[in-house]
Amino acid sequence: MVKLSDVAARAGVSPAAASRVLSGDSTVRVSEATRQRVMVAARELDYVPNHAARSLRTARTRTLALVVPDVTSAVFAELAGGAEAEAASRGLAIVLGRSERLREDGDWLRRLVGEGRIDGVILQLPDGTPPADLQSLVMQDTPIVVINSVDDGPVSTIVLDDAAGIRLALDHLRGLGHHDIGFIGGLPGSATGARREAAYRSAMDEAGLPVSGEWMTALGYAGTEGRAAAVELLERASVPTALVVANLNAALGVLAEIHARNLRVPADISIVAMHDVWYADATWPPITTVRMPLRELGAAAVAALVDDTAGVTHEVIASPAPQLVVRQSTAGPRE
Amino acid sequence: MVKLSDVAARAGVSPAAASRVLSGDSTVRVSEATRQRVMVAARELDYVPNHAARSLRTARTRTLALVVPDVTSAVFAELAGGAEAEAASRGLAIVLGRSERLREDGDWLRRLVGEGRIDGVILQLPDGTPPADLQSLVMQDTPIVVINSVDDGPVSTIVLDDAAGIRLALDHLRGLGHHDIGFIGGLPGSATGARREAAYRSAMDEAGLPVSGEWMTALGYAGTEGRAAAVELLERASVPTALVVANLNAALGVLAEIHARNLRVPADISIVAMHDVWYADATWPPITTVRMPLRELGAAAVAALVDDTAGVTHEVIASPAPQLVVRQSTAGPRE
DNA sequence: TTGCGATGATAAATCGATTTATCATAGGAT
DNA sequence: ATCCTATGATAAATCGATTTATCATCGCAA
Repeated sequence: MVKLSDVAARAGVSPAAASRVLSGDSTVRVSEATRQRVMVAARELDYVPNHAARSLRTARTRTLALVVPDVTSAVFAELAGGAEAEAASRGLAIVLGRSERLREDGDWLRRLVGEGRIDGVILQLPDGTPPADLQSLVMQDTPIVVINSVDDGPVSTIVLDDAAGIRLALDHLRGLGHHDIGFIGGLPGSATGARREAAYRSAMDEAGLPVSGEWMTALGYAGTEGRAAAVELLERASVPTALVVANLNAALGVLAEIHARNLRVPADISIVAMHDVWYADATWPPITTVRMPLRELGAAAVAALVDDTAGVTHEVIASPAPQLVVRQSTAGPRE
Repeated sequence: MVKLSDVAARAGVSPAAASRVLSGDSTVRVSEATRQRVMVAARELDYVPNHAARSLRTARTRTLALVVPDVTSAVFAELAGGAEAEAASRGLAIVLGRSERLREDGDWLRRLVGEGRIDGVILQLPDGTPPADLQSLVMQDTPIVVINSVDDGPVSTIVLDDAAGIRLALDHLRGLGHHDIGFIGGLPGSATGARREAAYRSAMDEAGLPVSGEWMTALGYAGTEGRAAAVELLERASVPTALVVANLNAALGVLAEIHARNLRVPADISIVAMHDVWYADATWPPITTVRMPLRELGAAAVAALVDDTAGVTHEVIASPAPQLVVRQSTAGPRE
């Protein structure tokens, strides 16, 4: 490998000078001629700075970890895209991690940080993690931003405007004439779940619609959990004419169960799901969704971590506002 | 941060001795008493070795990159799980990367390696990448294993036994009485696509069934591409009674298009898809799939990269054999 | 002519772990 | 008593980039 001293030698300058030129140090004093010679030498030799040496010296890696419960989940691609774009524009790298590993190996994050591999962590807690567990996951002084889950506490957090999303879904269904609207939510322990459920309750209240405990479930965001929720709901004595599902994955399960019972969507029951992903358009019928600003969430998380000015902050991504994507899973109630 | 010399000081030994003890150097000569003192000191101080310093000195990072076209894809979770488990058992770390970045920034991988951030790369080429492009992506001497795509050439490769998987799907459909079986494949440029198509052709030939160019498409593995393929196929003069779809994502699109045309699965047309993922069970009807040994593929890739003995190798994961998961998208032909 | 500030560049220390080359000391053999 | 060999441990070099402290040199003012 070509190293800095090789470049310096070829340019006929000291490593010190070469270093300053190449790292774009603005306070440096070098003649334009030398600067050019260094740049040329670096290019000719295909110089790439050694990351270990640099970060040993500077004690920073210019690398952030983005740790999420499930990289294969719907919400993830956009989130990662937003985070990576923002990171790239700031000259940072991002490494992906699956937070399932936190369950298997509780020290994983602490070790990652302790080894000095990363400068900070963007963490989405596994669904259903009690907020209290957060404490034990990270060291006191690790720069960390928790996204998409808790919205207060001793570390910085950023969340989506879940309430606005839920309200949008409800408004759509009410606009179609629905009164009996059920809610299929996340795990009761999780903070997102609680927020979305609260939003559902308050929006229903505002509209003067009945909120029945019978029409609410809290089994989780995964497809199988959504299906289990549908089973529970559809076996009640009375069944709502429309459902708000807090996650598109769960909605797939709901759809499967509805089909299995020979009911029809939207004729018998309408469905709106949170998060707009490609396969919302590939189900039958295609699912009406609420598109949330995930990309902006990712970018904001990077920004919050780097512009670590004000200590602990709690942010809500309000813009762009959630957006309804109408497909074919919603229609007016039957009667 | 606690460093090695702190541990050494507390244990009353030199950093040299502490280093050997902690890194488990078996050739070391230290008394049992000293070893204990070092271990205790390290534990008491919560010592974590600095990664930058270590890898600067040793010129290795004990980290591999796993780069795939789409981390949110069906096949990925298992693949990553297998790779991570194998890596963990060897004391290696894995960082995830999205190979879409290769398109945006062709130097990305080269830089990653050049900076010395990783010791090797497990790479799945973006679908449809001409194998020739591989050359330009990596440096001559980067340890690399290409998975799931090309199966020969100047770098080591590992592939699934696509032929066996396709054959299994065809056998199932033939067993149900189908003769007219279509094939919805990957992009024509891609090596996987070519392999699976070849397998389809030869298995059909062996069974003495007609292979019609009209019943084959090669538009890609994504959901929308599967749907486009279905459009193409269903507008032919004659339509097959069953379809083998080379990827479950594409199968979702196929299913959507079939529904949109008011055809019924499996009454009008049967479907088998490659790769078994949770949502195969959440579609309507649930899709019959072929489960491929993805976990083993991931593990084998790590092993191949690390046990870099024989130079370039070309491996096929034959065990466990592909496995048919029968659901409700297949039945006998109508008439 | 001497002195001083600005300018351009460099020597050398530093980051923390690993490893090579050495060094004591004790015990055994001659 | 002397020499030699294990044994246990350490000093110091090293990895490559960054940065602090220093050093020449030139131009200009006193």
